[in-house]
Amino acid sequence: MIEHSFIFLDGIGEKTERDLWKQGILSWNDFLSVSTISNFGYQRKRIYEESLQYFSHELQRMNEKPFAEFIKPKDHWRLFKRFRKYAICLDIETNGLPLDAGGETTVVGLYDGNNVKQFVKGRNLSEDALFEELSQHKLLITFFGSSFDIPFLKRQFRSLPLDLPHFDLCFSARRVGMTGGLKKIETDLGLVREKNISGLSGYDAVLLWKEWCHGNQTSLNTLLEYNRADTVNLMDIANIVYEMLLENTGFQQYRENSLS
DNA sequence: TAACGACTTTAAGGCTGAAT
DNA sequence: ATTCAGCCTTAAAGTCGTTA
Repeated sequence: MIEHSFIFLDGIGEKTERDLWKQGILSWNDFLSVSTISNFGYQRKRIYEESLQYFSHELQRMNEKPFAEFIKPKDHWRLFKRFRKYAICLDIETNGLPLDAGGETTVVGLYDGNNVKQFVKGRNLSEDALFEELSQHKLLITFFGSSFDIPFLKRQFRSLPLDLPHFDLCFSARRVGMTGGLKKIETDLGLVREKNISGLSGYDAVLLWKEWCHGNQTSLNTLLEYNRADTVNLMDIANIVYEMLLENTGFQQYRENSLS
């Protein structure tokens, strides 16, 4: 979808983008190959052309940085399809305390669409290990991560490359009419959890960690299973929410018109 | 070049979910 | 029940292009 988007250009909002599609200008290439566009002056079109050439070049290189910098967070979902190969679902568990009161990350779960990797405090969780994993990816997928997971990790591990484009499913889902927390949305979408972890919440994750610290071996296993389910389900939800957001733009109906 | 209309941008306030 | 950050909504202000 990103190469069909104009909404990140200064002075172009939802209406104007839709208007471009309506005129048959469905992609950056279309924009660059016509000489004039109604309602756009010469100067204005030239400025946009320069911008689109730049983004087009960076997209070919799969450089995610300019997109993270110049596209508003609420539009980052448009990068999902192009960057899916490099996407990483992330979910953390903590000991429940605020950072400045001794709060710490206990588990970090990462899922790239094929494999889950989990990092556990006191075992394999370290800034270096996270850095190594994150630096291989170009799009973050979280649920409410922009308010919780990402700021938390950033403050605890200063060097992590977390300034990636970020598809936050909490706000995206809300925009397509799905409200509530992750567990509620999973249920609404018919995604089912294993019996032993169904009904667990983020607070339970805190308690499980405490139990493990006091010597209960199975608590850690349960916590890891819980974290795994949270992390993996993000990808399913991302796929569904992406399609719904795409539908909402109206883009597809203009594409169909131009084909027929 | 002044006024108008359509749209975008900005700023403030409200809302939500995740955490204790 | 309370706290927090960030997104969304709303309304006001600003911009661009058109028209006379």
